[in-house]
Amino acid sequence: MSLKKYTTKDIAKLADVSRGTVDRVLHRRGKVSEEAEKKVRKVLEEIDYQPNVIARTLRENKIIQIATLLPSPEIDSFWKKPMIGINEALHSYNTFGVSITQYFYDQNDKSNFEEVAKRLIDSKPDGILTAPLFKKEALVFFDQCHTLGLPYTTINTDISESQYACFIGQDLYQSGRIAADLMFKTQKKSGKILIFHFDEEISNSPHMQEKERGFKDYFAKHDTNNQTFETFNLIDAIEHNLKSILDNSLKNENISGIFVTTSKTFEVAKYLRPTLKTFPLIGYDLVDENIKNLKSGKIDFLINQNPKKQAFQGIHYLTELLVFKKEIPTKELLPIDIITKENISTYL
Amino acid sequence: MSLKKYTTKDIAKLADVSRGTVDRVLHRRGKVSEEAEKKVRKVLEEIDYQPNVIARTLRENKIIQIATLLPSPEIDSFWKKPMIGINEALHSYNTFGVSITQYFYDQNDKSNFEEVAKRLIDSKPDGILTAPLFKKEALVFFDQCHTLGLPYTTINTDISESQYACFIGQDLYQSGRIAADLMFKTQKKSGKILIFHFDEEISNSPHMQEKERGFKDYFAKHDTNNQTFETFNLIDAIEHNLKSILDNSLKNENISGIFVTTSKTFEVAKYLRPTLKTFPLIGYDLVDENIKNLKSGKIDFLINQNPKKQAFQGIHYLTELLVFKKEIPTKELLPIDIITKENISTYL
DNA sequence: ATCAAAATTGTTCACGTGAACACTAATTAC
DNA sequence: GTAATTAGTGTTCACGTGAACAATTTTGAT
Repeated sequence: MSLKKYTTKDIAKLADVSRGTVDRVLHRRGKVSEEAEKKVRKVLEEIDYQPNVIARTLRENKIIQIATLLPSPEIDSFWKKPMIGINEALHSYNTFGVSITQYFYDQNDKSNFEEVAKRLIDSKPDGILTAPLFKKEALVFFDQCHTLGLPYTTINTDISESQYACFIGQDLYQSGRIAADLMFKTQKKSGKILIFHFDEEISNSPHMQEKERGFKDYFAKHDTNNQTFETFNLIDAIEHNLKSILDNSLKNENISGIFVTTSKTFEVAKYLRPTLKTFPLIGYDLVDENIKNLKSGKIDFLINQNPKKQAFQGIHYLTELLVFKKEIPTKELLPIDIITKENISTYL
Repeated sequence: MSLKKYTTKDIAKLADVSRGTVDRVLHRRGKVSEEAEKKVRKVLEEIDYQPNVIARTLRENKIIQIATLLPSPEIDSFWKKPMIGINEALHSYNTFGVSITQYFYDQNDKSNFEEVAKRLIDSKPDGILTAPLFKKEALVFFDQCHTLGLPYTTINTDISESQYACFIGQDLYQSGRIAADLMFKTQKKSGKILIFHFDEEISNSPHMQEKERGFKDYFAKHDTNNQTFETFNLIDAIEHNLKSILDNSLKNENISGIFVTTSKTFEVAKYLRPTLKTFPLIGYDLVDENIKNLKSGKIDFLINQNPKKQAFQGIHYLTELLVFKKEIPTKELLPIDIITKENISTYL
């Protein structure tokens, strides 16, 4: 299967020089005569030299410091999941000298992000994993990283203007389409569909709008105008607004489905009685309260953004880059999982 | 985050013995006085010694031969997917000296399995990954492995009587329930549900019966006897049998859904016109022909057995065991993915 | 008590890499 | 012509492990 593994010693013998010279050529450390360089390069062209990562790692024998910068899970429990992925990755890679320090910021406080980001930079890590919810502030942060030559991978939020080493996330537009597909397949075919955005910060908007766009595009193609849509942006005072909106809609309108674009789906579920439910409720993310409502039947489908795997992959690729000096993709879109009360157990 | 990494040298110093003695204790190579052993063990209890895998791998510097034994993808294209997973795993682990040789057997020919298994054993691999479709023959094979001290991981088919190092697969009963849940949510609520088993070999039966059991159990709980079931076992002469069964059922009965327990779902789809379809068709596996029918709308849901990941994990665990000398679980059940025409693209 | 055998312990090498260091030959300065 | 500099080359060490090998101590036999 795999060919003979060449070592620098082999190359040295083939090129009739010393191992030192081979090494100088490989790492462009200069102090090599034109003639010797030519001989070595010739050999390198003929064989496919792959440096032995194991030996290199042993030789370097240093601890790679990775820092993570994510929203605090105490404010939004969605962010517990990435932590699990990070810990799994740590478990896999600490034998290769990877160490991880986690930093958290308040997702409702831009200045807190800046502050924590500064502390992170000051700790001089070798690589960074972050979920950059605040675009403007993140770009400043990324600029600093770039200046320092610090590689960073991002998850959850794609800030495509930045020069990240790799973004790991999902196609939000497509996830909206998936929600629509599920709703279309399970609903009665006329009535009004309610779409809820929950957001403490406007910075998330592009996210949710992409989902809504996918959702509506699907219906535009499949549904011949039997249904109408109404969108609600709930920024604050969730309790009060939501209750009155739902009370009103359920009483006066023929609701054929509800789509929530965030992990706050359970907030809507609160006000629904499963026995009276005649329309599907579809939302996002496997947070505890959503899972509870999924199992009880108030929520029909959840779309899994796979935050655990996103974080794992983010650390994975940083390791590939920093420890194994491998190339990594600049973008990886993860599968979009459909979760029901029957398959949820296999995802936990 | 991670504590100081102790080396055998550190232990030697702490226990006031030489590295050689420490090594003899660690590997139980004997020739150590009671007193010295006690000193070393004491230190080992106090610190958490984790041998440096990198150094060990470099030192051992040998190539681990893994052999895989799967049904030929030329006979059933389902088996293409595991090959992809195997190749991905090879790509990940060949830097650690893992090499893989793939063997294939004819899934309709037990004696061919025995023959190929013999060739595999003769090649003297260090570990084996297999999907053991034939129970009796597999048990003989596994016995040989056990005698030779050869670790093997199994995927797809759980032969729980065997002493595999690890089985990677899915909960078949639960996957049947998932299919039922999807059908229940999308169908009209009365009529007859057709269940199809496709199988060239009876050996697969337990598989399919588990799925059927999960499927029916779900309906027993959720459906108040509005629906009836009819099960078909199609062994041979698929073309002819199937067409007449479907023609007959569609003409004379009120069909409310079709559930196919194997990757041969597309065979049923062949005879359905999407425009006339008033009931859901649900089946298994992302083989090309199923994907085509999913996209065209003839198939509504596919359940993904994740053969690619199964194989990847199988190799992964063999590597953990053979290269990194880690402990591995004896069983891992993978998530059961629900696939529709809208999320299929994210899984390919 | 003396020597041989056995038991125990300590030292060294190899794995492949990367870089410091040591060495040789050629060039420059005076 | 000789010393000092520099360019180019080769050698050696460290990383941590595992095992062979060498050295030392203990035990047993006479």
